[in-house]
Amino acid sequence: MEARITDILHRFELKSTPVRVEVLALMLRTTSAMSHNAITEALGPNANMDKVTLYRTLNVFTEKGILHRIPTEDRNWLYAVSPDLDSSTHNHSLPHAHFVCDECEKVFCLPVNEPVPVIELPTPGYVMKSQEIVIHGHCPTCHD
Amino acid sequence: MEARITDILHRFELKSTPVRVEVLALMLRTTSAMSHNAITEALGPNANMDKVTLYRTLNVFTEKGILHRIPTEDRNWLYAVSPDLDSSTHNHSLPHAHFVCDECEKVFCLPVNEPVPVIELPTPGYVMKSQEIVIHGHCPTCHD
DNA sequence: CAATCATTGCAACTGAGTTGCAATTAATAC
DNA sequence: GTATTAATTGCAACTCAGTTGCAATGATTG
Repeated sequence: MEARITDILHRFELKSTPVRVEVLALMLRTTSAMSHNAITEALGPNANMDKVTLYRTLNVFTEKGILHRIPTEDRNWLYAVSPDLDSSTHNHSLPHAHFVCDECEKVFCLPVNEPVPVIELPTPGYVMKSQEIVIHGHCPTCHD
Repeated sequence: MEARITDILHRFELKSTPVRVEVLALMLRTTSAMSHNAITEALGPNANMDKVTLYRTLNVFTEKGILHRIPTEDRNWLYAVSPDLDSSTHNHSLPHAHFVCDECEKVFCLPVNEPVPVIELPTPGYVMKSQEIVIHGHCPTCHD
């Protein structure tokens, strides 16, 4: 497990440090996307990690494609493990949808199995490169 | 024209003030979504509008449903006139897509004519309330 | 045109995220 | 193991979008 994490870090050409191992381990065992704040709390006070270090770690992970970043309504960023972390291709543009629970405000990444239907662009001249789907609703924990 | 704007403001139970008329007039004649900064520049220095007043105006417009707000990758907000402003229903949940030009970073609101195809949620217990589509690509001005 | 309540402007604040720099540490080479 | 070197970490100070408090101004109603 620990070995797997070191392995991932090296695969993305990152040095394995305690900070990175701890953050990545947390992200891998989490189901919903997390903010910088949520990650700090989840790590606990004994982690004693500098907030700048955490920001930089999250930035590096995002640049390398280990994590991806979701902007929220309230000007924060949420981080989640890229759905294709274990595929050998590291293809960061795999289509996936984001489910936002309007109750607890958690964000879940959903794999999109069927091909996303193509939206027709009204004016000619628009060229589509990628497409993302955001779904709002309630998660299983927050029933209606 | 000026009359139409006052009319809209009153329809949404807002007093008609020079600030609001000016901002709404600008938003109505703009095609792409604009940031607070872009709006300030578009208004010009002679508008001499306090930045807080503009923020508050945009907030009120957003709460009332005259505008809607789009969070961007770089932690800003973009504002655009709601696509259903002139419909009598003021139905704010009309489905529409956002087209983000990766070149000039402008955001355009696209009406979605065909019903948005339903994504199947993998785990039972997820309840979908609404769905938004974000398309990345190039706008007509920024060809490839 | 007087009263009233919302709107405006200013200054100071908040909070997420960044930058610069010195101290530390992981990987590599010996 | 130990030395080397470049990357990582921690701290303090900063940036920048957006907010809050409060006094002054202004739009509507009678």
